[in-house]
Amino acid sequence: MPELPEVETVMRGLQACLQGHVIRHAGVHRADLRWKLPRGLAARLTGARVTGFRRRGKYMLMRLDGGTSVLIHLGMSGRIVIGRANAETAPHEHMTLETDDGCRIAFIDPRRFGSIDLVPTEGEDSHKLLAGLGPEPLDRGFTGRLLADELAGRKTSIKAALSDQRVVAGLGNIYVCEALYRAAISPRRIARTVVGERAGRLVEEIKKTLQEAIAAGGSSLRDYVQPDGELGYFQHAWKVYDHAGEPCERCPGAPECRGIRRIVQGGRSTFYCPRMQR
DNA sequence: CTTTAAGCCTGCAGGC
DNA sequence: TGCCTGCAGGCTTAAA
Repeated sequence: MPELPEVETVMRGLQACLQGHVIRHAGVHRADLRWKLPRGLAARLTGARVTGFRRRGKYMLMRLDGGTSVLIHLGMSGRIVIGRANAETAPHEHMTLETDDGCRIAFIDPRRFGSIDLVPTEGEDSHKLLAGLGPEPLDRGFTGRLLADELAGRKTSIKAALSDQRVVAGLGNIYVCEALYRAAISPRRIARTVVGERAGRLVEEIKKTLQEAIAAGGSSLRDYVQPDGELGYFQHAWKVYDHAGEPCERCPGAPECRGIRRIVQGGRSTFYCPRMQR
């Protein structure tokens, strides 16, 4: 559920309390996440100074002095909670860090779809999990033309294509649905037919949706909260996601508009307005 | 090459 | 109250 805006928010929270600080203690309490955590993770973290952060798609990279980066993915239910050093242990706390100034960072992930790995900072992007990722949607270089190139030859739906991290990195179910609604494109449209002005419009709406969501601290749904415990509030700005049966704001007074509909594509829920989205 | 399905995992909501 | 079932979905792997 953490998608690009949630990961960006979490990363900024980590940055605020970790950047420039030394990790005085690191504890790994459970190593069987999505994959087995790397041997020596706690040892590598203990005593290291955090020099910087970067996000790539839904992945966070925390750079340590000495040339190692920690690659973190929150999976479906991963959370970071920041507190003080004497805080109580919460359920599903798989890794904890304590800084030189008494900040305690807990990685919590009930479903354990998340992952943590170590990667040399030089060549971070060659890591197996990052190597195949598509362009960053908020980069200047992510244009309608580039997206249309990515979609060329794809016979699957635009919904499935945008959810594919090799096409564009960082979108998940919620933001794909919202961006397609804003761009008035049907999620059922064949991906390779999204070209020209339509692709340009879609890129514009993807960027705007993500930027607004980041500004709102992400969307809080079930597990997700910001590292300081605050709720994100972009879920109040959703126009279609989880709004099945409600009227479509874009079809005011149109009698043939039956409102927001939920369909299943590739086993996932899609929400859209069949009248307005083409 | 692209596309599809299964499996991983736990918490929660809804039905009875 | 409590049990059962289905759903949530990012990602990889294997198969078509």
